Amino acid sequence: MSLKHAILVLLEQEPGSGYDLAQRFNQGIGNFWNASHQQIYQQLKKLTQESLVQFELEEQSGKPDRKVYEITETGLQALTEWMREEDNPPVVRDALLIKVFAGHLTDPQTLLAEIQRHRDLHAEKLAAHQALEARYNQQSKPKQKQQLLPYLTLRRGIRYEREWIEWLDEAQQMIQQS
Amino acid sequence: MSLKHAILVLLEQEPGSGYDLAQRFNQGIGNFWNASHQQIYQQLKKLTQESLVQFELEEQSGKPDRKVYEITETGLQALTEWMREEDNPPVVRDALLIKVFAGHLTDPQTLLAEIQRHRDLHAEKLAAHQALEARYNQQSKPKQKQQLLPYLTLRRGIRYEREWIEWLDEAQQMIQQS
DNA sequence: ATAGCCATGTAACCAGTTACATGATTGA
DNA sequence: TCAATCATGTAACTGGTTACATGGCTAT
Repeated sequence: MSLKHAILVLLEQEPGSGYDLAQRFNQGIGNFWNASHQQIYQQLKKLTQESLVQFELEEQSGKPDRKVYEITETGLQALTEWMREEDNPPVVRDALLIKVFAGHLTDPQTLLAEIQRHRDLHAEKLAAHQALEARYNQQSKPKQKQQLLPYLTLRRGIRYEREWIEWLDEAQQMIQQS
Repeated sequence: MSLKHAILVLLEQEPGSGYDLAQRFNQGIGNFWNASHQQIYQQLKKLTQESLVQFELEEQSGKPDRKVYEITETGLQALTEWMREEDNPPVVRDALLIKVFAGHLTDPQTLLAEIQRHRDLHAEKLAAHQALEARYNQQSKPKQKQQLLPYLTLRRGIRYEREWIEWLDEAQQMIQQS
């Protein structure tokens, strides 16, 4: 139920088209929420019907026209109400861990290769996050109020990826020794 | 697509009824995969049609009869093939982080309360994992081959919960100071 | 009495993925 | 010429959740 609210949050921050939102989900925000453009367009349609957002057509020559969405009063209200609701941590469903758990069904090399592959992926994300973090740090030495909260979500992303890498290294070592 | 394989792995380990599987998903395995009983029963039906599992009726008096499932030869083959496939890390979708990101839309107490609530939930899970870990450690001082892989998934669960708690504490502190 | 465990399922719904579709502009 | 970027969407499908249904046994 939260893609809806993720979109409202993004639009509250700054109006934009479906295309723009898709971009933003692929940057810093992708760290805690993700959505494909198909899903975004459908959701924007629904949100418009519910009057939680509205758009203005921005005509362009050559390219298709942009629909620039913004959050409405009603939308903002719905969003602040949602902020008071409780949400439980998402349940984990991770195929890699099934494979590790049942690793006796394959040879160690196959398992180790998949572990290495995941390590690379996590290292890549970590690097991207750290690049963003560097930008935060040079912008404002004493952390400003305004930026604190987004910064915290970035910190979470960094910790998350770092933790994965540490565990993957641990797992790799122990499997090799066995 | 992996609930299927999670179930096959569990049945490869030890045959059992849908009810049994639901239990197991709520214990150690719940750490990396989850499924409700409704989903399990449906999936078992499908797996039976595909001949990846088979069951024997175990009649009981008073209680409904148990269908005790086991993995078939075909099922085992499908499973070992799946072990060689690549799976990317799951995408993250976490409502709490949306709320932190957009925390300016509510008062700090509300945000801090939700953070504390999550901290409690994670601490609870961590304690459960650590209890399991203690059992591993007393069973076998020098880690046995057979148990290594399941143990690694448990380690992952412990690290994951611990990491969450650390971040939640960091977030709490920084929000209070601001 | 009441709650919780044992044991099975169906049906409706919602969220997310994959496949398909269009088409101009810009840079290598 | 080929790939990428800009910009929009529809349709079919799959995976997961919520609601509903049944019913005896056991322990407090």
